[in-house]
Amino acid sequence: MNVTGHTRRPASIRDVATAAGVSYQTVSRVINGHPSVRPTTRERVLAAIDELGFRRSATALALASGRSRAVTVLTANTTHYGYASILQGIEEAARAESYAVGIGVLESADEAAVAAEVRRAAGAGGGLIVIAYDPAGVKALGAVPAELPVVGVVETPASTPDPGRPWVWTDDREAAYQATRHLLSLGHETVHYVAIPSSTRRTSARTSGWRQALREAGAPEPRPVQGSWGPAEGHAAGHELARDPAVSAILCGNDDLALGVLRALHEAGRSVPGEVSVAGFDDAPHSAYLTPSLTTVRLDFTGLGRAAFALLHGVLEEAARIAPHPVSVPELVVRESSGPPPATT
Amino acid sequence: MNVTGHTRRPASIRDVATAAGVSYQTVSRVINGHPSVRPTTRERVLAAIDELGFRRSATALALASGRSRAVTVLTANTTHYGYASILQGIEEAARAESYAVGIGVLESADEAAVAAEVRRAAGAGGGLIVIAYDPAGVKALGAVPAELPVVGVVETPASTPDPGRPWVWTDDREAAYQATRHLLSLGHETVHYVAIPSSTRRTSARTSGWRQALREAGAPEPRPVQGSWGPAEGHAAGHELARDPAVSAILCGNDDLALGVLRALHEAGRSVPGEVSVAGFDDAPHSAYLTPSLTTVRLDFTGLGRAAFALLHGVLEEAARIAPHPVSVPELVVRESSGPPPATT
DNA sequence: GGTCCCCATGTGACCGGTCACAATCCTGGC
DNA sequence: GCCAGGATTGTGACCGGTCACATGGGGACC
Repeated sequence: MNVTGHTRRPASIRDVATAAGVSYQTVSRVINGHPSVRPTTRERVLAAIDELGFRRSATALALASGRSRAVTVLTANTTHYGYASILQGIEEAARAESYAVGIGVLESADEAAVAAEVRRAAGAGGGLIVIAYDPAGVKALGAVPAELPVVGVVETPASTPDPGRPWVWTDDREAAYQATRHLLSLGHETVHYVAIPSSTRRTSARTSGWRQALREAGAPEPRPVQGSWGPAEGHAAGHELARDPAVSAILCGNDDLALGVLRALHEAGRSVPGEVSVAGFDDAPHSAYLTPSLTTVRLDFTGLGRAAFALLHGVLEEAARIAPHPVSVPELVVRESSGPPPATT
Repeated sequence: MNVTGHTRRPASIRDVATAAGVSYQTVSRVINGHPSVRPTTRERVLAAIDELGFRRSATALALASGRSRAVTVLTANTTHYGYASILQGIEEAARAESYAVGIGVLESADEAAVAAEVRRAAGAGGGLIVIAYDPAGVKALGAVPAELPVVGVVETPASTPDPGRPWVWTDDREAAYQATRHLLSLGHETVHYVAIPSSTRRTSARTSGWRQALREAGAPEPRPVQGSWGPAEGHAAGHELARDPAVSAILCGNDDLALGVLRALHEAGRSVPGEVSVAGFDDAPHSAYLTPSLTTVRLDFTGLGRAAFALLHGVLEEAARIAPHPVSVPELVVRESSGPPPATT
């Protein structure tokens, strides 16, 4: 058949129509599964579609119908475990509904840069999902024009949830609370905390869960050490904490920080969990294989991504509207890095 | 000013035209920076654009002009470090050229599922980048219709490179060669290898680089242990190797496998690097903080992603055409996990 | 046999841009 | 004062679909 070398224009519904001897509208009906098309006609059209290798242009569809069946995910990072997993969850859910998924990386938290990126994403049409775990993400979420359908993946829900722009989140407070109680229950006098940066000026959910557990137990409240996201910062924080012989339990804002802390303790010659217990957050894939393996709190990021998409889907299509949102339940995973404090002589 | 509650249709160039008292074509000229527009006119149009909050619809642009300025990345995974970094590199380069980036995950390597995913991606318009490090990716690359612009990120270039569908790759053979030579130079009799799955039936580049180094050194060639991608498989492979007292050096197909191997050796009571040396591949962010920190070969995945985009850009726009492709140079990073073999008594 | 309706199909306009070409304006040269 | 010709601007068609409505062809029913 058509094996001309040069790239030819892909077949349109009018080409198919001509080939099948019907009008373009009939072809449109066939692709959309409209009931009132005579079976013989449908057959002919399908044959023509097959022969010409016709594929409906998503672009034209979006333009003509308004519904674009696309989501753009705005995120500051694609390589960190948590972010990547959320993205994976979104993609999974989107694919099931045959939505296209776009990504935009917020490389800087600079006001203008963020605004530009939001504009780009908005131009793509369709809905938006903003991962607002960090300053760049939070700014982006704030910069989304009011008329755009958007769902935020946030650290903590603000006091006033807007029905038109829903949010999803995990119960970080509860997670930190559980982890801290676990460490306290092992007999530690108190638990130190290496924090991830808070996305907002307010105290992060993780910090407040940690603090609540300490208060309930009447334990002293040491000042949280401000970390960042990666192992390097955890390493620095760990060195600082290793100098204080009173420190016997450390909770870290994520598993990467915990990794750095473990390394620093090792370098300082303090054994884990013999002298110091360490717990992380997220249950990244490698955490189970560290030596010592890491006690951590597992969060369902993939599920979070799926939920975010489901909500957005509800905003975009009335029919798919769902309840404001199910919070996933964090799960404490106890491994080797936590144990009773050293016996005081 | 328009603060009517209901979502109103975004402004089109004709709305802007009316507001500015010019024709829609003039507006089009202004957005595209066409030279022959009188400054005063341009001014008026720009004012109208600003006032109406006009944003040019990417959809309409793509439909009317044919050029879609979009890339879709097909990949089997978004969470693994290598994949995620490539994606990040692609996004970075694409953003610089103001291209939109879409992703499609190949969840199964099943022929039909892969074909469906390719079709979806093709429907999005624009170019394709396929990460073909695994069976699903390889199948996807093969399933891309001939008329679609596509760039493959592959493990090893095949014998016959097609000028119309370029590839990028890292020099995995060289990387494995370097790592193996490093271990041999420390005095190990030979080096065992825990392999990542090969994307094709042929021997992988990493395997052949490893083998070449052994041959050149006249070292015995043990059978590679077939691993997979994650730490769990590395763990299993590590247990197996730990049973053989002759094993004193292990090269792993990636850092995740190496992590599992380290853990298995620890469990078996064999010290690293005292009794056994271990080296990985990729230099994942956590590898430097493991205990012992991991000797590995750093590969520039982000750069690979950028190169992939650059090539695709060249295919899509004549003007941006570039040379077939620069291979990034792998870099050996020696850390604690490798050292001389134990002294034989 | 005529009317009413539903089924199957076709026609024209439109979505928001671009492209090719026509029309108008302005300026310089003679 | 008139005409050529570049600078500006406008008009109509088109990209590949959808939507709203019009049209023709059978039964079913009276």
